[in-house]
Amino acid sequence: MSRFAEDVYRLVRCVPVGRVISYGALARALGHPGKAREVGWALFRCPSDVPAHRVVNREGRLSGGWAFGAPEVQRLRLEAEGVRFSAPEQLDLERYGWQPVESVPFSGR
DNA sequence: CCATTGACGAAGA
DNA sequence: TTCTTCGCCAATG
Repeated sequence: MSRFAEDVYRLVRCVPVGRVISYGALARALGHPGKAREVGWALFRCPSDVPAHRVVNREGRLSGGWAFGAPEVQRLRLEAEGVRFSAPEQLDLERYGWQPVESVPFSGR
């Protein structure tokens, strides 16, 4: 297993319940801007203890779908954690987006 | 080795 | 603002 994939898993495991992070932000945080697609590839074959449902695309939309067994699973898991969708497949990244150390959006609210 | 594909993203039109 | 195209890069056929 590649070092990159291990780093992805390690970081995704740090995402708090009820928060999400994008593929690109994940890649950048790991020092590999441009490897957003590889993040997706790594998550496709990730261990079950990795909260992969908390990873969405840069628009705050769900891309996984079938990787979770069914298209709706990811959304249901997020809603179960308190994430509310502004539209069927659209959530608010400004509100739920999370990043390792730097600017944690909306410390309040 | 070459072409295609994909849980993406940014730049153009 | 929405739709296309292009760049990325590992994996597959």
